[in-house]
Amino acid sequence: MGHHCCSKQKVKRGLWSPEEDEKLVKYITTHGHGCWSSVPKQAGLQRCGKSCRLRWINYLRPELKRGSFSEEEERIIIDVHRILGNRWAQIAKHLPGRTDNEVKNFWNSCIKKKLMAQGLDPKTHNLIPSHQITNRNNNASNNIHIYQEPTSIFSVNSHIRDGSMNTSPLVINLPPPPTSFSYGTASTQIHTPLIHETMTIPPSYEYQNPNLAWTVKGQNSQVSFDFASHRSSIEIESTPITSSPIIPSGVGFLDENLVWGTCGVEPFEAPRQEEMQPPVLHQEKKAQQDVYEADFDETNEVKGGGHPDMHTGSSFNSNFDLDFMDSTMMSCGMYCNVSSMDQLAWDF
DNA sequence: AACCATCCCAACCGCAAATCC
DNA sequence: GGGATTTGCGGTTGGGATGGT
Repeated sequence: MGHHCCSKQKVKRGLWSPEEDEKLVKYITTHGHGCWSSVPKQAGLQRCGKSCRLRWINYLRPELKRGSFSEEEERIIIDVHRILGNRWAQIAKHLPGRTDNEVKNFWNSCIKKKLMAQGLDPKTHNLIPSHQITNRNNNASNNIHIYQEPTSIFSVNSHIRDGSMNTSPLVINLPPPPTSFSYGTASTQIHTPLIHETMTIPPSYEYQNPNLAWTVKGQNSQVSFDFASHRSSIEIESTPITSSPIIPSGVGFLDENLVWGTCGVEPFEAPRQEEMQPPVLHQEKKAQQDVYEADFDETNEVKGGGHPDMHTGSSFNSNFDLDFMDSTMMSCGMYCNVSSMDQLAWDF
């Protein structure tokens, strides 16, 4: 049984011979593929167009990366799979040079088993209850890294993806708030974080975690605070980002198709700090950045560096786009008022 | 050496979405 | 607008490779 594109032709199936590969490569590199259904005829191949397309995409494209997956790639696959599930094509977009088929095969033949060996359900990435005790023991002794936080710190009951946002607000349920913030001098205020939707978030939200840091990364700016090290930085990128998926750093929430990864308030434990690399933007987009960085001492005096306007009474205005893993883009605006060097109020 | 089981991965299949006409 | 065709995706399969007995 052939496909629509080739039902009237006798087509070869099965593995591709080097000669066939050569014909296909030669044809596509000189003519481009155009309509796939016409490729086999033009290229002199007795294959169906679908088979040609698959062969090119999965094997012959010059930009493909061959060889085994690196640990970093494996980590990305697991992280993204936890959020997107078996959306191999989406996952593969985070791995330059890898195909959905390759990622899928790697998952099925390798990662799945690793997760199961760690007592994790490969579908949900949650700890399988019967494994919890043994897994904890293993972890303590062998320092095995478990990728899955048992629950997301954010959850959301969302049904708004269209223009009717005024009728039913999108409500984010934040995790139980820590009672105080140990740095003691900085606080954040967050209201209606996304301008395209109505969200309600507690207007004041404080964290106790001494390693608290939070990051907003977007098209025009990155603002990050690491309260533990009394460091703050603002990066302003001058190049627009059209498609630069943000990989969430292990936590976030997921509604139907939206991932909120690094935009938000995100407590994390000290051991995770190494993993909390800023979301990767494409290299070429990192090229043009103005970075303003300030160090604060214990009394919040700026020790050095810093944005020229960062002083008590100053304010910042920043617009940025969030680029989510499903290619959704969302524009946000942010306003920061430095009422004092220890009171930074952020409005979204 | 022969047989068998398992693994791995390239390729296929069916379906749905997108595009064409 | 709607049927036909093409494209893209995820699940599945088949057969070669590998390892064990």
